[in-house]
Amino acid sequence: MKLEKTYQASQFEDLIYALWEKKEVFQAHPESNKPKFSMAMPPPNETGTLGVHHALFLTLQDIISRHARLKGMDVLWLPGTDHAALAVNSLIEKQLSEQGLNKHQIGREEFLSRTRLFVASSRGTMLSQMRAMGASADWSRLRYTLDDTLVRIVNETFMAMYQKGLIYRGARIVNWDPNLETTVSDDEVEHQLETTKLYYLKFGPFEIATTRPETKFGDKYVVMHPEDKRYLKYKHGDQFTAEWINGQITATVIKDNVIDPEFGTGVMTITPWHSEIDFEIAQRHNLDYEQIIDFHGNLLANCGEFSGMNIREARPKIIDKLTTKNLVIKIDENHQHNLSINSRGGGVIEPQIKLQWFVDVNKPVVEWKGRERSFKEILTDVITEKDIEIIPSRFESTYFNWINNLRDWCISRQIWWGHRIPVWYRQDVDGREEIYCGLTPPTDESEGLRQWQQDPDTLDTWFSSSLWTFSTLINPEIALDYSLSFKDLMKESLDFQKYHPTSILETGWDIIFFWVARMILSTTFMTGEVPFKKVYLHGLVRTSDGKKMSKSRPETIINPIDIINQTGADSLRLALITGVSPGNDQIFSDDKVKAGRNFCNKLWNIARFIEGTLNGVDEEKENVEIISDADHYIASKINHAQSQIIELLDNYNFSEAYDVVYKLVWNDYADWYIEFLKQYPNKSFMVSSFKSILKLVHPFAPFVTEAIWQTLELENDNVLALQEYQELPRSNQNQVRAFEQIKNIVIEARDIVTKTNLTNLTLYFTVNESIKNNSEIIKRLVKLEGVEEVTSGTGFYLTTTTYKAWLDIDKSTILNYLNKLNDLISQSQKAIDLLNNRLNNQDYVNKAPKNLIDQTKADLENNLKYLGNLLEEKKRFSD
RNA sequence: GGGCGAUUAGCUCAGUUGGCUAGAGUAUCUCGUUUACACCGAGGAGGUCAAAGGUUCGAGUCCUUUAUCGCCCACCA
Repeated sequence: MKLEKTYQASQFEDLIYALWEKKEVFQAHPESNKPKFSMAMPPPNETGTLGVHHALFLTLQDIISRHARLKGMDVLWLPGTDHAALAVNSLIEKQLSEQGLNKHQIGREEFLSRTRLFVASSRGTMLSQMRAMGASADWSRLRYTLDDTLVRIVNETFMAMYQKGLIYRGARIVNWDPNLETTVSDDEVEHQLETTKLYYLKFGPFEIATTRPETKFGDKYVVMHPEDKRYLKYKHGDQFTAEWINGQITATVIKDNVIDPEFGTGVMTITPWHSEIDFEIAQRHNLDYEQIIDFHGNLLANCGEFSGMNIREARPKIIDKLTTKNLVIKIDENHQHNLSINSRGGGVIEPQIKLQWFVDVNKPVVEWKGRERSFKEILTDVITEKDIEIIPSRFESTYFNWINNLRDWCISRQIWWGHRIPVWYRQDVDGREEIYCGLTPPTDESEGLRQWQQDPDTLDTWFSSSLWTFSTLINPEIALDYSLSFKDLMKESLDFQKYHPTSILETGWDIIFFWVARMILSTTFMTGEVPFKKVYLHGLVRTSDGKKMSKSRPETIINPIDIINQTGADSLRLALITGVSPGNDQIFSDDKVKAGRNFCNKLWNIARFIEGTLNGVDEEKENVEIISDADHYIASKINHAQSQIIELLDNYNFSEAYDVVYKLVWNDYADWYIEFLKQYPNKSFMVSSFKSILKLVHPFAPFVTEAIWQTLELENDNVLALQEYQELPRSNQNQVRAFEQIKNIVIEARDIVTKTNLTNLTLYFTVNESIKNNSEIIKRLVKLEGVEEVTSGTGFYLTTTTYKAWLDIDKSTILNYLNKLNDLISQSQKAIDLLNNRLNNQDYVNKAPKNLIDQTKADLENNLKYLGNLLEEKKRFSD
């Protein structure tokens, strides 16, 4: 097939991807004896479509995977999607409310079936988008967090932790989202700075400051610092009466160290049911708790005339009443305050005391490397003992800081979408609660009316995600056989045996706590292994003016599919890895996409040239013959670049690796080797060197490279995606150096031609095989009249080559060039001075490494020789 | 309050154990329609590497301090 003048990505990408799938090139082969490489794809939320940040991680992981395949490894990149309990649940609730409905009206079953319908269609879209980006994942192993197998593993994990006492049920203060009517974990709470009013109120003999007067109904304690001099006359436990919102109350004085005497009046009242800090104070002093606000955000009956009112409308009315009772002292209108909100599309958090399920992070009962440890200890130890490496390493301190502040993980949610908690309750004959925790519902129903009822709650999404690396490797064929224990399942699953622990986890730093840490927690507990040996963290993708992309501001959202449709997936991928570095945010711009597209087109046109030169001669493709100086030169460049690229990619330096690829293709291959081939084609080496080039570019731009590979039929039936890196034949260093001399001659001669505006020049050289062999290419590249061998030359003596060559420029014109010559001389003189100073410095000679000194000497020698040439020229033309 | 990051050419960024006469892409300027490519080719200009001090034969790179911007964690009622 004839290649068109410019590369049209849209004509090829779908076909190429279909070809890869047909040839099953992405499939892992656990039975193979190649070295293994495994990686789990972070499962995207099934909330609709993919964005640029998905494109980024798909690109990075795809490069990692394709690179590993090119190295001859058996690669498993396991894809999947996440049911995203909270995110999807809130989306569906929003849809319902737009139809004037709510979940209670349609009931649990109907709600779940609507949700299933929605996620199924999301999944379809998302999977096709992943393919469009070129993701070389093993689709035959696609997993979903609500698959039967994964549900079983979730239950296995819950049960095992429950039996060890690591999961417990307790009434604790939790983050309650009154909009979604569920608890959320500490990590899901975001703080937003807002300006609010700070009310100073009279409370008995005290003055207190509060931002939330609506919680103050139940306040019957005042707390102050034990050493606050202003209040020394009040003793801990003293009681007093005060006129308050709904009449007179009796209150008690409490002294506690957490109070900051500097803030407000140094006195506060507490509401233990609705504040984390207050709850802790109440626990310390064994105080009473009273609920003021219900789970919808309305005031309860104990608020008298305000009961039933929403807290937002109640606040000003309460202040009005306090004002008329003369209890408001002053109001600070500009108080800076942190508002807690649910980051997963919910409302303002209202702390509540609630009976919930928790994972205990401090109980030292988890067996790890032969010692019983707590989850907190294991989380720390796997990093300090180097079982897991975090890239970049600076995130280790962020991670440790999080562990230090870690509290028990609340895992129960009051939403419907998700993994149901595998716990059943019933009343025993004495009316006490019996609890059953198991993989399947209890079968013992003999007690008549006392039926088992399953816990209505579901689990935090991250509980199931935390099992992702190993739950996805359990063989689904045997997973529902309950005669097998979980240990049996691990043993009988070939994939688990071969691919776990996974080689690396590539993900964003923003989910290091949600996901990375919790994977370590669950996986070490269930399998006795770490989930992965390395973690590579990427940053956020920002808009060209540095803004965060967010769904609430649609103008900041870039749809990767638009870019793919316009310029192709390869250009998108190249744009995303330009300037990417671990842990740092990056800016995405059209310019980068354009640069990527141009690169693809450059490669495409190299292919067109090769196609034209081959002219359908097939037998030329097979023999690798390395002949000319240029062949040796490019072979040495390619081999060198290849070893650099392998090393850079092994260390996840994507941007730098691409930089090496870019220069190799554009500067070495296209600018020099192709130009040379126009004059002296060596079809066999042209093809084999180009094949090497395509392999090196393939991980970055898989579509265009495969499209070229296929259309040129470079390996008949084999796809590029299944090739392996290969060294080209070793090049002869003398020939490499000879070509470099030719390059120098061309570069210098071009420069002179440009500067002097002369045409039709001739290059003279004294007897020299290399120049003779390459005379046509020199003539062509410099656009000379001729290249002639002479016994002694005249004109301008070229200074950058060790060969003897002259350009036939007459004296009067060369004077125009003299300024340039002077520049070169002073530049060269500077370099020589610098090198000389270095070598004259005894400390340098004594302390610097030997090879560096040798290098310096060699540089000096070259510079001196070069300067000599320059000076000789100058002298000749100045006479 | 605790911690982390950034600061290098107009813009976007590389620069991994100190060896740099500091590099790319893009933008800009000059020249060029050479049968792969104008999504191109050749050439040029553009930087006291945020500031100050220190360590060293040698600092963009290591240490200290400061400034500006950004982020994370904790949190004051």
